[in-house]
Amino acid sequence: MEKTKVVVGMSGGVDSSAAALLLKNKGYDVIGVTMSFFDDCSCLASFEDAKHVAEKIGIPHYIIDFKDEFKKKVIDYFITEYSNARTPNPCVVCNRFIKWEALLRSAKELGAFKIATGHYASIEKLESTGRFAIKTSEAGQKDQTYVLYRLTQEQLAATIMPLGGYKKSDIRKLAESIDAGISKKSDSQEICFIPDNDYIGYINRNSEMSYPGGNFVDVNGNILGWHKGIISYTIGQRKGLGISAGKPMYVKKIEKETNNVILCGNEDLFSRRLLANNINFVSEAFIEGETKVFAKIRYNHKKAPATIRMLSEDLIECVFDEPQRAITPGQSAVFYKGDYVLCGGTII
RNA sequence: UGGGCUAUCGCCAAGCGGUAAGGCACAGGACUUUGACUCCUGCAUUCGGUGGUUCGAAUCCACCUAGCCCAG
Repeated sequence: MEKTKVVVGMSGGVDSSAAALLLKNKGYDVIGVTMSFFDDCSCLASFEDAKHVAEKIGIPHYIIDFKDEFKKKVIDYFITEYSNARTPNPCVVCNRFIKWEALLRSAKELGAFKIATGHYASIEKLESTGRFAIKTSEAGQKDQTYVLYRLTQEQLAATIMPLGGYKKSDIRKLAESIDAGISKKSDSQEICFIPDNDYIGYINRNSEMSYPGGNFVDVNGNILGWHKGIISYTIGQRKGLGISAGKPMYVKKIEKETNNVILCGNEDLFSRRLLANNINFVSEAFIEGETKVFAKIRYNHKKAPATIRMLSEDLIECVFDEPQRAITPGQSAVFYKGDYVLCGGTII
């Protein structure tokens, strides 16, 4: 019997390396692919790492260029969102369009109809709905289902996530056994295409627009000071405002039209309701009436109980049991039912 | 150039003769897929200036300087 061919997206890091090893051990015909997203010398080291790991494991390895697509789908989106006074989550769109859509296409060219990644989540086909569902991982805090909710059924059907049942510490040990010198690498964080984390500088360099300063205003319209341009702020932000008002001040709202940034005290940051569009359904194809869920409004948010309902074809209203802090337009709201991702959308 | 009040860290502000609270802001660190939040650490040898009283003053006194209010 022919072995199943699977392309593993290998970043050169701990997780994807371990994923490749696990699949190889399970008897898959594994092909390693490292995706090139942008020009940066730090990539080269990762490419070397990935290549080295592939050699150690004994699988073929390719580096494939996705720069154009990455620029179009991820970087342009990132900049546009900030320009519109929103706070994007590039990982969500990168997964959908690059790490899955584009990689799957390349995999097919290599004769593989499956792809695998080192995400901490698992995929199950549910008997009840006949749909592929994303299940929360055992890794607890490392759970990555939040950034995967935009994947389509077709994409999920073609995906293997070998790390779903593991804890980060187990994976690190596994990576150690590869003996490719990567097991100590720290977890990736921040935005991958902005390694120095100066994304304001990045946007200013790469955007055709400019972002002039404007007024900091309180909820009553009093001018409190001068801000550095709307792209420098996100909802709930405290640091870097330079406003001394006796109590900590936070960004409540960013107004593109007036170029005002509205500030408030912590207590004014809480809200029970949000609207989301760009809805993607995962474990179920639709919802009817009011549905009790657990909702997550940012990557590091603790799921909170809420009720959702459809307002129109592509608009969900979510009402939390308890007010949530700093609901931020542009971030994703992901709705869970039990251990599964029900659906999700972009907060407007 | 008459009367009154005030002057303490970038901002606000305790202190009232016994050897400079606190909050905000800021900086550094931890955490982190929002430069988010949160947490930890740091942040006036000095109290507008100059003298004086006192064992000892930001605290009392004198003068000077600046700002505010009232009266012109």
